[in-house]
Amino acid sequence: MAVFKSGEDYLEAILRLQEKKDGVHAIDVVNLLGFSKPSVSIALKKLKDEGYITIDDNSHLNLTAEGLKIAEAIYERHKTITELFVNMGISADVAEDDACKIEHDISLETFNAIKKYNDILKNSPHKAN
Amino acid sequence: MAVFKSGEDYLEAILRLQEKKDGVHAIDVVNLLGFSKPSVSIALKKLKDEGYITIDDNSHLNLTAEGLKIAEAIYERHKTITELFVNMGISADVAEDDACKIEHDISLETFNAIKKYNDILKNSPHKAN
DNA sequence: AATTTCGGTTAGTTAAAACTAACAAATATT
DNA sequence: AATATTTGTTAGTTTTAACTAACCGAAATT
Repeated sequence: MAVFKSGEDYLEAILRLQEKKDGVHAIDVVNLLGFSKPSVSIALKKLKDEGYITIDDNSHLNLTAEGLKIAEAIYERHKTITELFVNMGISADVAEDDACKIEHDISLETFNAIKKYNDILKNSPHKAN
Repeated sequence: MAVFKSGEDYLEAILRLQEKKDGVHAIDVVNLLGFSKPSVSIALKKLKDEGYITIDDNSHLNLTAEGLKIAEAIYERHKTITELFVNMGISADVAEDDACKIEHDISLETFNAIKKYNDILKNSPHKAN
């Protein structure tokens, strides 16, 4: 069973939440992603059943090795795409939002090209900001 | 009723087909997009009911003013995003595929920024190809 | 101590968008 | 003329992923 788009979003959300605080709960995911409690509850249960996260007695969420791998991959895409957009002069907020929407869909080739491109732009007069 | 992602794809497909030949049929959309006949049939019926296309006695598909507006907008996004990717050194095939996937999701601000950026790149040493 | 709030789950629903199977009408082939 | 192919539709199913309503248990408040 592969992880679907929405699953990737949940895993990424857990990773981001863990960066800020220890002991991430389902309710934190609810607040971050803006979905209803039942939606999150069911999605997390599925991720648990498929072995991407664990939920301990205190309802703390943790990524398994497999889950972490996916979360980090998506998070990296998120940051890379956001960086490209910001370099192109798009406002940080919109860049984030749009990165969120497309981070699941872009091929590896395109992702790698964007990474390389960001490096080039770093020392370039073409940055729009 | 707004047009959903898939609806935008169908309208864009019709526009592209009309550029090449006159008298576009549902079967042409089937062959271009690779969906089953029933899927296309139902999607087109919905677009007809919502006033985005017409289907005449010969089963010829035509875009209404409203449908054309959407088709052209999406098609422009398609071409603009593809151009950006190709400028970044991504192969034409992959650039097209990825553009197809994200053309529906990107905000107007990001789209406009990409357009502007393509113009800059046109006369720039940073093109990767 | 009683009650409210919070966090989480279960059950059932909805929507978008694809699918297969089966069929009907029109066109083309033999 | 009989048959086969093409085109399109109808009916019913599936998947992903959200939703509301209702409930339960634990923690916090009054």
